[in-house]
Amino acid sequence: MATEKEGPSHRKVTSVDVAKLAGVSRSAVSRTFTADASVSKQTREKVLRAAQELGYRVNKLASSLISNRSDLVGIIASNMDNPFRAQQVESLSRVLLSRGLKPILLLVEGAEDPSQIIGMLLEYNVSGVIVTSDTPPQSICQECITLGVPMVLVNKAESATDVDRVLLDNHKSGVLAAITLYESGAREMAFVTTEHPSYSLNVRIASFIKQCEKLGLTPVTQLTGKLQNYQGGMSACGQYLTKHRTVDGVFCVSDYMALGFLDGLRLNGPVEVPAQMKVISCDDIPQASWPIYELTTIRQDTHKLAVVVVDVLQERIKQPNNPAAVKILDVELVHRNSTATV
Amino acid sequence: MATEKEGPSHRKVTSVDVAKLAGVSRSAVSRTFTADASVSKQTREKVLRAAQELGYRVNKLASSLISNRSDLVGIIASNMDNPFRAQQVESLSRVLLSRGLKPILLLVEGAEDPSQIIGMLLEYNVSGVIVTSDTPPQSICQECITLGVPMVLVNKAESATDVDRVLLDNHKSGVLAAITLYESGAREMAFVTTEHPSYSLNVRIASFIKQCEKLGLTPVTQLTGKLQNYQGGMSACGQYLTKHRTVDGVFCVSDYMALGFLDGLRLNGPVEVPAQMKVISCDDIPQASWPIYELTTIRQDTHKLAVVVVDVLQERIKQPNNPAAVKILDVELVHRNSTATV
DNA sequence: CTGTTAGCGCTTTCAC
DNA sequence: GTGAAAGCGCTAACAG
Repeated sequence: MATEKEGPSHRKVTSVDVAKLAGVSRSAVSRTFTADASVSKQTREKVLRAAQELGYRVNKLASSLISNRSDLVGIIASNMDNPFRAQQVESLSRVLLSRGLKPILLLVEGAEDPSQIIGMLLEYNVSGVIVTSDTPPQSICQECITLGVPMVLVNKAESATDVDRVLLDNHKSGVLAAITLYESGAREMAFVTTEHPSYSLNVRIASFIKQCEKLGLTPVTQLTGKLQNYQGGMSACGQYLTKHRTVDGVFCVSDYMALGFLDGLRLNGPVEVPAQMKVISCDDIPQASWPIYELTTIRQDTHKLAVVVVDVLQERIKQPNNPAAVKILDVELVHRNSTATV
Repeated sequence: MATEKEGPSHRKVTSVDVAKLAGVSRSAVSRTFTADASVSKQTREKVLRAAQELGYRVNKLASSLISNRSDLVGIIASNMDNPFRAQQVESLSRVLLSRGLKPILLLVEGAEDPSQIIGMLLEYNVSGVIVTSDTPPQSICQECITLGVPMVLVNKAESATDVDRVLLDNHKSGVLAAITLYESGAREMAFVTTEHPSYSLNVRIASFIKQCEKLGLTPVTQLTGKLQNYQGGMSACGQYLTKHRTVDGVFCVSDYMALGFLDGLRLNGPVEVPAQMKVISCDDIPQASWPIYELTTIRQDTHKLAVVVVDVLQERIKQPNNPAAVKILDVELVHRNSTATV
């Protein structure tokens, strides 16, 4: 029922309709809408005109059935409350769309059942998967790899199997943080991290500590928040206030934590920044530049990151059997008031 | 090339393979994986076992080709820097996934070319579209409607054509804001909005003003930021500080703006909150509860919202010809320090 | 309840 | 460069 006179404008204009109107074959229509076609300009124009008139659109579902290219890309993400994460998802979505790929957004939380996620990806024959989640169920990655689904890990450790990865220069971040704090006058260092830090956070910290040692600034105090968020930063600040008041330079693994740390200083101290305490962190989320924070940070440009991630993914799609690529993106120090010399 | 011995585990297990192994027909396999099937328990088990063994998964692309149900849902969003927006997208994504629908995330910015977006939605035969963007290109909505694509607008004005909408109780928000400010002792009212407010923001303000009039609190001062964000709130604060110092109660159309307003008071005043000034706004983003802000706000629960939105969408998918539904969701006052009586 | 028979709309050899 | 034919993997009628 309801095929003849249901809606104002009929759906379901097929390539046959266009072919008929244009006076060509379905193949010609198909070719017109295929990137690397081989159609005469004449036919192409006839087809386009007819398509326009009928409001024809290629049915990607049907085409991907045979071409095996769905152009759907799964984004596996989590913790969108962290502005950096939200920005990252936004950037990825934009870049994918600009390349003709369509992002399917899959939010996963730690303990969630990953088999559902995998199922979905496979059912839709996704062209690729991008994993930005801190704690991506290993099983997802593993299965994607064994099934030959192109995948890119963002800022994650290498896994058992070789797989494409794009990393921010976490090592440089740690080094830069130590140097910047030192140059701003801090001499007793601490860092703020979480109980279950991800790979990238650990690298930042290891490099930070090592650089502190090189600078002769030991020991380096560890302040730990439960989660990698505002509350975590604030509770780490509590540890500083109660047990480590001699510290005068702090490296937070992320801006999100740093905001909590700074507010802890302000509310529970007050400890003046940068007069009594220098603070630096990583990401450069919008809040870092807010005048209330003026947080010195090591920028990780989410747009640039997204561009590289999608580049790598598309390369992998084109060349499924190439060896795994690892790209390291540069980061950039953004000087603000929290490490100003007074 | 590369079909025989390419990967470790072969892809492309089809229903035929499963049928063969299970000793049944392809239809039996299909029925086993269809929700409202009609299969004997025996066959079902045989099929499931065979499927398990082969690692079979339904190819949704193929199935949607004939069933016309892709289970893909477009989310049209923007301004993910606003934490409320990010949270909204996250909630929608989660709820969709929990119902077996897959969110395609489409970020659009005001002036972007909408025809591309429409094209995408149509090419993938999306089961529905959810529009949360403040400024959704009208053309997208219009075309979806004429093409009969189920669509739900979130917190948007009614358009020319009838279409499902889910609204937060913006009227109540405005009224509640006025009353709360009044009860906290404020007597000279202002509101903070943007140069191009969306429909929902306008309703909030209209109701706020009307309620202020009822309370005998006129005139009501308008403070305007350029954009609906932190910076906008802060620049609105500038107007208060320079031209309207007698105001003692402010209603911000969103928490995001309120944060900027509060920081403006703190940095450029300082004006004490709540002693000299009461502030209230809408959303209840995580930041509102941060101890540095303690912002009284009118909560709009994004999860509840998402549930209702998806309910409406699924109902529309089931009953395409029902009259358009309009649901209004309740909002809830969250009292915090910014309207405390001193 | 089950199998058989037709396609869904498209791309892609393959001759011409 | 173009058309005819052959499916991609699946579901939905239809008999049995």
